[in-house]
Amino acid sequence: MTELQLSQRRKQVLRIVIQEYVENAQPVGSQSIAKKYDLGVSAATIRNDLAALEKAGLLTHPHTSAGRIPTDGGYRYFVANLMAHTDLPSHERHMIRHQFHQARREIDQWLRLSTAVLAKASTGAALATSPRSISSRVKHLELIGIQDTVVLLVLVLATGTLKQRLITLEQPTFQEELSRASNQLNVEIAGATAVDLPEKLEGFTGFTREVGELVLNTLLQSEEQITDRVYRHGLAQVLAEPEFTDGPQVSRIVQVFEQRTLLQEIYDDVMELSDVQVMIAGEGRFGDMQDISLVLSRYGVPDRVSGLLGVVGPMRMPYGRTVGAVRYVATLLNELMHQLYGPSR
Amino acid sequence: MTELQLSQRRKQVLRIVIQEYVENAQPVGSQSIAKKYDLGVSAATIRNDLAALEKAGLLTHPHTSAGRIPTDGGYRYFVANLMAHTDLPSHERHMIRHQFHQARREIDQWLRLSTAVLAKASTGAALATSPRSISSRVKHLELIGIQDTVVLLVLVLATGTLKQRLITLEQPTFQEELSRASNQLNVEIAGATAVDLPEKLEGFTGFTREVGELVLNTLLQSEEQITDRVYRHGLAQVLAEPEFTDGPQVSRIVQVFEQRTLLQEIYDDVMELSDVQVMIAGEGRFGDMQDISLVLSRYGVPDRVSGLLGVVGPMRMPYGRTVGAVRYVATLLNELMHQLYGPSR
DNA sequence: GCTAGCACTCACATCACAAGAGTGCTAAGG
DNA sequence: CCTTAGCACTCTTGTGATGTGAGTGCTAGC
Repeated sequence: MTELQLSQRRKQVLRIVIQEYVENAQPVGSQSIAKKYDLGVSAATIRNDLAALEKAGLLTHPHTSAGRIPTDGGYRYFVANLMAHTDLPSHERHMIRHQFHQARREIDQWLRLSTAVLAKASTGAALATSPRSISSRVKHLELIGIQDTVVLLVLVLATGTLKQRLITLEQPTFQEELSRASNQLNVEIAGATAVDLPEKLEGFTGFTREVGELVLNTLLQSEEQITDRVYRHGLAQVLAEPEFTDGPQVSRIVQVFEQRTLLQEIYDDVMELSDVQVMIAGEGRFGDMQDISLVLSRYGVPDRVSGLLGVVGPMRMPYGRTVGAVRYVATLLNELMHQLYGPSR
Repeated sequence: MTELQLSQRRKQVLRIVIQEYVENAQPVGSQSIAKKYDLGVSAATIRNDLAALEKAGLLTHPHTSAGRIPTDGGYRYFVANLMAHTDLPSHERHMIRHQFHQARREIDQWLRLSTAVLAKASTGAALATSPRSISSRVKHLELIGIQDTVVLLVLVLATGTLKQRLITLEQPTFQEELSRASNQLNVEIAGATAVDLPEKLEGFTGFTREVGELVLNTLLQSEEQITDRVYRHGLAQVLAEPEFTDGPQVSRIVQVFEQRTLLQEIYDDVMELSDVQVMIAGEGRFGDMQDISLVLSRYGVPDRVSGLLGVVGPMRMPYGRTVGAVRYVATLLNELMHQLYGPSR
């Protein structure tokens, strides 16, 4: 990313073009800028500026006689250097906070609410992943007979997350036996992580051992993948935006919104940085994301649990507001989960 | 619904119009029918038949000089009287069955797979709800301290379903105390349903009582609502259909697909009948479902658990095939869940 | 009840034409 | 070197006229 030197006025012009275009979805021309904004110069001068900004790769025009629209590079420059970091207005913040405190105190509810709130506060579609535990500790396990040969393994992690697995047995087993096995295991493996566990399992054999292995397996898996859910909200809204009138565009954004794999790929990137991240048109690193932007943030409690939260929308997006909204909701979730899980170790 | 008397040939003509229109999404005219299908009569005769079918409300034409397209009534007549009940081809059935047996033996996986399979086998978008227990019996409960004043209530129902609730206490409580409370409750309320439970709770006071109430509350709620998840798959595919090129159409179908409330409303209808149900353009009873059809089925184990499964797509849909697919997947799920939960009581 | 013939109706594509917005360039002035 | 005014040029967009073709509805005859 080369450092671009732009005069104060040209920055201003770029800001105006983006602002107007985001608002009206129409190419913006030199005259309308000159008329609406008092920059102290004439339309001709602005025309020169526009030409310069185009040469710098920040703007284009769809055809010769149309106004300018921002390129992906233009948006990136804007987000990096020009964007006003607008927080959500305080009454909105209060309303959101209120909604969260009204919800049942459960992560599922919070995330559902988060996506609803984000979709409402932005022009995009919101999505969130259920949190992934980082080096999960086993808190408790329980074996419950469901049918003659079917047993449910319930695993409670230190974070309060539940994991369940079904086990099919060779032969019917009494609940007493199951309880005995789970008690044995509980004593031994409470507090264990995926690292400690293999060692602790060494004493066990037979069925008990098998269950232990399954626990290990489950732990490992819960650290590796976005195992659980992806919450989504507000697709209809984003599809109403004018850029999504033709077929290919629609299928692109629906795919970005629906596919888990993409989130899986992006996950690590977002986890690295603590602040909200803006990803414009895939940043050249991700698939076919022409004209689509993501505004994403990590949430959770450091070193314990973390998930992904954000908005997907058209490139023509009110970034200031959207970033503010994502940041606010993420902060709120952090707070709530902090209360639940306590401070990081 | 008045019983319509149609001559054999007119039924045939209606069938052809629907078949052709479903395939090509183009109005179909008398000549093309006469040329392509050998009905032993001329185009003029077919023209008369078309006019009669239109008078009967089964067909329309978009403008004077266009061919005919089916009305919602036409599709209904077709589905009720004319449709060939085509099962899925056997190699597809085998492939699907194979996929199910490869999946982990968990309801979550099954439903995810079901929607994927259905979306692939139909031209619509698939959706499924996680199963709802019918008069759930409590199998086991567990109280687990997460933080000083935060306790997780884990409730295992007889069907193997897990329910979780967070409880916030006034003051820190030791795990021993929690265990004592849960043991007491377990002895008393194991096997209870929402009906029995209030009576059994009478002996308890204080914290234990509170937990008991929460259990009751959770039970009731799990019987009333589609509490948990809605699985969805294949929206992109259905949006690629030619009827969804303009804005309002898109937002309609996306809303039908996304909104939980609609499923909630339809749920009871579908539960009543055991076979696959086809709902064309909302059947006049549901909201704004112009040009949208649903093909839905119940799945589960009678009297124990049941959920909803189906496809949402354009009215112009290959009903025979879609019904076959939904029926097959539902049957498969029934089988699997039967294995898991055993025969109905 | 079926068929042939024929006039009629629209949607749709094509073309021409005008209007308008916006640019790019040049030349002159601070 | 930056700014400005002027002007020709380009290209989209909208409108109206026109022709074509698919498909219908109707009538008369078999």
